[in-house]
Amino acid sequence: MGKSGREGQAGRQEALLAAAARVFAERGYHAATVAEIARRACVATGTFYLYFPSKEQCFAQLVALLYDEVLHEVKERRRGGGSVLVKLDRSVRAVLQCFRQRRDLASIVLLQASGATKAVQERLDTIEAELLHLLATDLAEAAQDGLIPPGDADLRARLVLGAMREALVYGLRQSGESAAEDDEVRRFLLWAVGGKAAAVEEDGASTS
Amino acid sequence: MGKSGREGQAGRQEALLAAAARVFAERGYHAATVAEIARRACVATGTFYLYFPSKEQCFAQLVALLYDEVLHEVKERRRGGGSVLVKLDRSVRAVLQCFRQRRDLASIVLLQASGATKAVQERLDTIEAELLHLLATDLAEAAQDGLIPPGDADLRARLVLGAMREALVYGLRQSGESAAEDDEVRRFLLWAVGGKAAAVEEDGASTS
Amino acid sequence: MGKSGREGQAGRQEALLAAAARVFAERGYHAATVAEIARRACVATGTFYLYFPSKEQCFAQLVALLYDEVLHEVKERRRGGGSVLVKLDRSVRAVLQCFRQRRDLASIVLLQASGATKAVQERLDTIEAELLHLLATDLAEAAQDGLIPPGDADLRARLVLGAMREALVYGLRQSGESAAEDDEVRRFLLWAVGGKAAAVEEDGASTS
Amino acid sequence: MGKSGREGQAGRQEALLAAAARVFAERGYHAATVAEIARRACVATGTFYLYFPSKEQCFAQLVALLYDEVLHEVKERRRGGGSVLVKLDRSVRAVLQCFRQRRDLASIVLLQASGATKAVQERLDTIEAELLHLLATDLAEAAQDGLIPPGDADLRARLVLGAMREALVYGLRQSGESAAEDDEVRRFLLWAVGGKAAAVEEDGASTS
DNA sequence: CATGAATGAGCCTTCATTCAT
DNA sequence: CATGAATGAAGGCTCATTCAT
Repeated sequence: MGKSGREGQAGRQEALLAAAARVFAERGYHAATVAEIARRACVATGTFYLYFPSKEQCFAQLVALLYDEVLHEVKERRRGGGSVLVKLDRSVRAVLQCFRQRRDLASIVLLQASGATKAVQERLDTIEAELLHLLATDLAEAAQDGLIPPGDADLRARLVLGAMREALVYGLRQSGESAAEDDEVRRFLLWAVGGKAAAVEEDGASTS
Repeated sequence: MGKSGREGQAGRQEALLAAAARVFAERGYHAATVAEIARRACVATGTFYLYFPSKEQCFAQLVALLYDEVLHEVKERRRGGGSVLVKLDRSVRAVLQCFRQRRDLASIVLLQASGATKAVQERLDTIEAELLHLLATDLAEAAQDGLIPPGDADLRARLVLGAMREALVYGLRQSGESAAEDDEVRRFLLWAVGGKAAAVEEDGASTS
Repeated sequence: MGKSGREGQAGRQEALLAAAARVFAERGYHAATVAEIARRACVATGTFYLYFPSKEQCFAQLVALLYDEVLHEVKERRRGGGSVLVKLDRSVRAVLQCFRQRRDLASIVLLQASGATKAVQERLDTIEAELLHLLATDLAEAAQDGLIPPGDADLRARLVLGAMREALVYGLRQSGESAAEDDEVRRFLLWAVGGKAAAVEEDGASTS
Repeated sequence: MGKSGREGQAGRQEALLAAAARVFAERGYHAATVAEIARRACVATGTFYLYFPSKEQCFAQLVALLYDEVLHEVKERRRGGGSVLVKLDRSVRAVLQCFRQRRDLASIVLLQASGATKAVQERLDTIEAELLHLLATDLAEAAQDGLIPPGDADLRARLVLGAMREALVYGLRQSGESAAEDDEVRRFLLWAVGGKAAAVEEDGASTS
């Protein structure tokens, strides 16, 4: 009784996460109901609680999911050498691409998270701090190397993140292309921190 | 005949708005209860509904309150002549200052609004659009005048707004000084759009 | 301060009763609010309580008002001699006319009263009992005189009242003429109790 | 798998309807609370909303329940042939019997319905209209066949219904026998429309 | 007398969570 | 493991009534 055969455990979990992502994105954290998430995942309400301890934790998991992906991707892309500015640029591109590839999650993280619980917010802050740290470190190093003018690296990192967030929210609402947009965002951010355009031209336009 | 106990009408309204601002800021839109707002304003629950048709409308009013102030201030500061970039810079400073002067409202508008109702979100979007329009117009003109390189003015305006939002959120959490910070934000944004530092040096450092 | 000059006391009372009648008729007992009644009477909410101890008592007073009128009119018309059946017929006509002349009160008594409080219902019952007693007495006497077949006078009185009530409710909804209708109702009731048509033809058609 | 504790689904629904019927009858529509209905049905408040979308709909369902029964029974009894007057008489008996068999519902439909919401009232009107149509059609036919004098069939149908309603309300208050009473009501109505007593004697006294 | 702002008890309704099957 | 009916706490909102001015 039950289809425990294939995709028994992980399958259900993923189906629920996927359903949750859609419902949270459509309705917002509070308007989303566990009942609807379960219905979309084609399981009973109670089953939801077999995979998540609470609605809030499910949401938190969703938030973490995307940011983990983002962080992983960012770190991956920075592996290859290059000047600090290039690494910075690669970080930006990674973030933009990750979010754009998972629109549902993105809208949750960017738009709904602050409306949820304090616990979620704190968790989100922790993850964001890690990303900010990466950016700030690069900025500090670039300033020390004379690639960009000196300044408050932490603040600059936040401004970069804020601009990216807005660009993503903008893109989220009008489902258009994004590659050209991303280039403009990158140029904006490069200039913003004081870098010269030529410094990162190596990689050319983003190709997604 | 009216004026019960000095400041009868407007006083209560303001007291309630102030209480609401605090409660919304502390708890978030959904966790905030009308009962607590009333309690903080030292009135009965029903009294709340003498001044607002609903919890949602109270929140919306709060949101509008700050943005109206912001828009008014922005327009005011742009009155004086000056190059387009100077006007742009003044807009940025007006926004930053307005928000910093009303921390409670700011955290509501910047952090809680997206978690509230769709109706509030739409209202907020409308107001933001106006601010964006102002910024975009300046950016387009600056580009035409050759002050900054050409580019998508709308997107740039959004990026500017996003960076400002993040700077404000950052400042909101650690109640420190802000003048020096603002200068850094202004420089960041000026460079970001491609302006040369010298272009806006006339006004000197912000003095708030 | 105040217009205690002319129509100071009784005027207000009447204005409030008139306003109450309209509001109760339009909205029903529960949907009607004291605030609206006061507004229609152009007085403050508190003033209402200067003339009535409660919303319920105001309603009860309205109910009593119409029934007192009805009872008075019925008794008045029965003064003149005539056979018992004629008296009965006059009673019916008096009831029908009274209600038709005060549509607002009628709809309250006939449609809203049962939805109100128990207290009101009991008061209404008392008054109705008086009317029923009058009808039943006549019916019993008519039966004894051989004018109509014998039968349960109380039940018959109720049936007569019920038919009248329905006729009134019917008429209330479609504000048409009523004289012709009343004649049909009278004939219906006369036959119903077993009277011969010729017995009451003296008065001719009702003239309202 | 389902059927929790025997009579799982329909049982609860019925228990709630029964509890609702009692509470509405005792307290009236507005004074009745969902909490009390649930308590009487020995379920939690929320459970009520598993079976009814709202208090109002629950009430409406109750009203429809009785009238559907009445209409069904009336139509059923008219199946067998017989003169029009006999059919009419059967309709009357069916209505009286149906209501008497479900005292709780009867008091709701006859006494509380008009005090409830407009929506319920309209629904009730629709159902009553059907019953009235049946009666009016018979009356019109009877008049055409010369069985009763000509007259406004619609008005007569209403008067018949009104008298029946009153008889029922009367019976509702003093829980006595009803068979003998019903016979008197039938005679009253037969005469009322102008029929001759002998016309319907075939069926004899009602047997309930 | 009149006012009308203030009160606060009370009700309908929702929904995260549980648990017997 | 899965189910989904049941739970019951909690909150937004209304409105009859009061009372200080």
